[in-house]
Parts: sequence; C-alpha cells; structure tokens
Amino acid sequence: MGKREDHKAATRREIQLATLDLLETAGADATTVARIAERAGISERTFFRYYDSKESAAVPGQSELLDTLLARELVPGASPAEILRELIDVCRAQFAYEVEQVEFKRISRLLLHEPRLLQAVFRQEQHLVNTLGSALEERGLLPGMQAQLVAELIACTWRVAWQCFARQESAGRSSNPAELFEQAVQNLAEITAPKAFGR
Amino acid sequence: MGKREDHKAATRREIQLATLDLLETAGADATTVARIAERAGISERTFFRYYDSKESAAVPGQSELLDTLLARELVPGASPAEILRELIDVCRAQFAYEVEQVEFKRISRLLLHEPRLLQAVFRQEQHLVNTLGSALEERGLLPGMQAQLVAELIACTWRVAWQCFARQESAGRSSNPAELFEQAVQNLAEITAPKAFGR
DNA sequence: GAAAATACTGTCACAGACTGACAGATCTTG
DNA sequence: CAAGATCTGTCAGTCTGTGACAGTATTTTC
Repeated sequence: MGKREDHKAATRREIQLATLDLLETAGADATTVARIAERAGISERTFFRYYDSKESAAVPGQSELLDTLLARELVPGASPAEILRELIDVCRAQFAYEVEQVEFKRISRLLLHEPRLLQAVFRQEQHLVNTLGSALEERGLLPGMQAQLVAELIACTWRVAWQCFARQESAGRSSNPAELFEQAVQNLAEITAPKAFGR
Repeated sequence: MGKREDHKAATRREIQLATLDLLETAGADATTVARIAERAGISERTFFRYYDSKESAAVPGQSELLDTLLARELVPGASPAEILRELIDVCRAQFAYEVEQVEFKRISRLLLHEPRLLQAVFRQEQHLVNTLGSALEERGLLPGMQAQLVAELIACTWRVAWQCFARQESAGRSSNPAELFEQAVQNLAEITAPKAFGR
C-alpha cells in the first residue's frame, strides 16, 4: 500500500545504482558517502537511514535465498545428509536465477578487486549461516553442531560456485551457472567421501 | 639484532592486552583507540602502526596455522580427499594447542557477543582460505575449484569446532577440544556421505 | 475534508576511525 | 662515534557513522 513505500523503494534503488556507478567509474577510494548521496539526490544523513555503510549499499542482500531456505518444509526424521541435499537443491535453483540478474555481473566484477566489498558479502553470509543454523536446530531437525555444519556447507558451496563463476566471467569465458554449481556440489561430495577421508 | 625487535614485540603485546582488558571491563562501545593507546602508553598514531583497526588488535592472527598448513609436504598424486585429510590432521593438532593458550578463552567469550570482532576473525579466515587455496592450485596439487573447496572446508571445520567449543565454555560445560574437533570432522564426513548426499 | 498521529528528510553538531607529513628521538652498523 | 635507518609523537585533515531537532509529506481518524 501506498506512495510512501514506493518512494522508499525507489530511493533505495537509486542509492544502490549511484553506488555501483561510482565504484565502477571512480574506484573504491574515491567513492565516498557524500558523493553517493549527491548523485542519488539525497542528503548524507539520509543515506545512513537506508544502508549502514557504503559497502552494504553495493552488495545485494541474501534475504531471498534465506527466505527460500527457511520456507522449505523438512521432515523431522531426515538425516543430515538428506537435509543438506534438499537445501542444496534450493540453492541450485536460486543460484541459476540470481546469476542472471542485471546487477550480478557488475557486482561480481567489483567484488573480485575490492576486499572491503567482499567483507560486506561475508557479513551477509554470516547472517544467513547463523539464522539457518539456528532454525534447523530450533525446529528439532538437527542437533547443534550438525545444524551449524549444514548451514556452513550451504554457504561454502555457494561461495565456491560464485567465485568460480566470477573468475571465469572476468577471464572472458562465460560458463553455464547451473553446471558450475552442480560441479561444486559434486566436488564437495567427492572430497569428503568417507572411503578416503573418514576413518 | 636486538633491542628494537624486542621493543616492538613488547609494544605489540601491550596493545593487545590493553585492548582485551578494555573490551572486558568497559565493553566494546567504550573501547576507543584513544583509550587503548593511553592504557598501552603510546600515542594514537602509533597504535595504527601496529594494527590497522582496534578489532584486529583484539583477535589473534592465524599466521601460525597458515604457516603450518603451507609447510606440510603433499604428494602431487594425492586425491583431494587425501589432501583434505592430511590438512585436517594439521588443524586437529593446532586446534588442541591453540585452545590451551591463555588468551583463547578470553577472546572467545568476547567474540560470542561482539559481531564486529567476529568480522575481524572472518577477515583472517578469508586470508587463510585464499592463500591456502592459491597455494594448492599453484603447486599443481589440485585444480582451481577443488583447491578452493578444500581450503574452504578447512576453515569451515575449524569454525564449527571453535564455535561449539566457545558456546560450551560459556555455558559452563568444559569439553575436550580434541574430541570436539574430531566430532566436527566426523560429522563433515557423514553429512556429505555420497550414499545419501551425492547422486 | 480537516485535524491529529505518524513517518520521512534535511541541517547541524559531534565523536570516533584512519592517514599523510614532518620533526625529533632512538637504535644499528661500519 | 658518526651516518643512516627506524620508530615515535604531534598536527592537521578526511571520512564514517549517529543523536537531536525542526520542517515537510503522508496516512489515519473522525
């Protein structure tokens, strides 16, 4: 409902775009909150009412992924492996979707060269891991450590797939995202295969 | 070579201790660089010649672990699983060692309640993962994605073990660190077991 | 449709994090 | 001990991030 919501969403978007533009054209050092605000047509003070730092204005939230993961109904009796498998399936779909978004490649390119931005992504991931881990535990699906581990493995797989994708993109080779994600999952299963790894 | 090195090491240590003291007694908000510097008997400017932020003055570096991991000789023909296993063994030993250090519990307690400090730890871990991943790839031990994945799994296991340890400590129950780490490794192998997880 | 409650924004003021430049003190080396 | 390298403090400055307040726009209520 309403004019207010629309305006907020528009401002939020303006800020994000202004930030990306500046990062690309002027570089990370020259991208100050003052210049972002100016370009977005708002005051510096208002910027901080939308984002708590310029880094978080540049990187996308992972709230969609998190919501999708939390929405997945899981049967109480399932083994950790089964739960991980289900959740990985959710990620696979989401990854293929997000990778096609307009801003995705722009942001990826920036992230590869700006450690400070990467930090903001990790902050998002930390939140996702914590929330998901706690949810798995509180719903009685998994005991503490396993819940934590499953959540970490989700984030881990996502990160590896993303990083490979971003690197290949920046090297010119464009690759099939779904296939890449699948490969990450396969490797994960192989590397930790009990016959060679466990005891 | 002598006096200068000693003095630097001493100052570095003083800063770290001053930071921990302040964090514990005054809380994170009241812990400013100015107060740390004052307590350590140095100028504010000098603080930044030792640490690049107050967060990194509080959290320990992971350079020891990284060095140990990099020093491990690995046979070129080994499978990813074997390599992971070898490196995990290194971690197991290091974990049992570090957990006994004097500052470890103090820092752990702080980390559980101060997200900003936790961020500094992740920065360290990111560095470890990157360096280790690159090393594994450059030495021709593993192809890119697998190298990355192995490095991530190392960090992931470490993090989970540490977090469980810290939580149990803060809840009063003191637990055997080696056993806890072992349990994390076991769970990792189990959760990703191909029979239930792979296809 | 006006008035009251609510939400958004800009201006101002400020504390804290960090950095470059320079000068003086301290250590190392031949 | 003298020359050179290294460390430190002072100063001055930019940038981030936040609280307080007043004015404006929107929604709600009657």
